[in-house]
Amino acid sequence: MTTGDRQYFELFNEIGIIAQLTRTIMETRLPDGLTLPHFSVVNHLVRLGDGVTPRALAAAFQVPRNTMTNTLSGLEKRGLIEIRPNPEDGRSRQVFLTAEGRTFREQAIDALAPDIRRIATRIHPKDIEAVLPNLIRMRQALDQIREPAAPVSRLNSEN
Amino acid sequence: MTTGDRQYFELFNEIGIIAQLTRTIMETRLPDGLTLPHFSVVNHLVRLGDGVTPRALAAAFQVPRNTMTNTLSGLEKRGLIEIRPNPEDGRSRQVFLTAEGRTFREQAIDALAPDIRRIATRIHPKDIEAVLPNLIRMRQALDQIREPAAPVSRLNSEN
DNA sequence: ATTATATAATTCGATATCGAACTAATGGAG
DNA sequence: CTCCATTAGTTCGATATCGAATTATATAAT
Repeated sequence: MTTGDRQYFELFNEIGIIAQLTRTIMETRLPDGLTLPHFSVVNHLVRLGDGVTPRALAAAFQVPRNTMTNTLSGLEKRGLIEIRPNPEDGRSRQVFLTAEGRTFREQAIDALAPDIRRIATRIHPKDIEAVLPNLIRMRQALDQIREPAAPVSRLNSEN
Repeated sequence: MTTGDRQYFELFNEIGIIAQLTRTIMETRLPDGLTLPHFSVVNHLVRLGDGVTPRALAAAFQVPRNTMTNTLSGLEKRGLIEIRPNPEDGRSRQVFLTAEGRTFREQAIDALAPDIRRIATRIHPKDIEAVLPNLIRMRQALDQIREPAAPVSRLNSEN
């Protein structure tokens, strides 16, 4: 391993730990059996619009399709989304938010507000501005590098 | 949600996706049943020294102790580490690398080198320098924020 | 029209992860 | 010394995740 390579390992190591820490923080605030992927999907649907296919969601979050199947069935079982057949493609389906799904998102965000405020005392918005554009470019670069060549994921996080 | 809060969600969202992408990339290069946590633990032991307790490893990687128990037993079953009783504390144990564990790390790093090189064509080292110190500070801040007050984790990533 | 290939989603089996409860050992208070 | 709270580690049950195979539909080739 060259010294240059080492920096990449360190970067991904830090990012992995931050991801894990924030995941844990968020999941302690979510109701009972709901996980971060559950919230993330609902949040995505609110922000970017519903009616999308499970395939598109799986691509947006970079998970296998069967993983998204599982996440969606959890949301459906709790009445936070509805899944209907896609009138334009018999193989496909469309995911829609329910009213309960929207209020779930509101309440989850409210429940997280104190954590965000606590984090904000230590991580200032200008620090975020300093790294966010760079991270977005990194995410896009990693996305394009994936071997199977399925560059669909820019749907996520509004870019 | 205020506009300020929104930035935090976006930051953690990007970080989560990058973590997932890099995890997937790395796991496709690792042998059979070995995962990123397996590699990370071995890498940690090589870089910072072995003989540490499972507790310290769990703290370093921010996972529950039983998760680390599981990761370590996977490594032990494959002969990459040895776990011996701690002579200084009858409750505790010590984790040591085997020769196989060290060569496993070497080979894994070699197997990842082409990916790193491919990533390096799109993410330049100076981009990493631009974000890494900030990310380290964020990780430390999030670490200190955790409610149960167990500030043990600076063991990881050499700080 | 028929066949072949590709795509969307799901099912299945194996492993990872986590919270909670449990066991064993430590160390301090009296 | 005895008790009791604390700590290290594990076990257990439930859920998440993933790769591989499967089903159903769509699209292309002839």
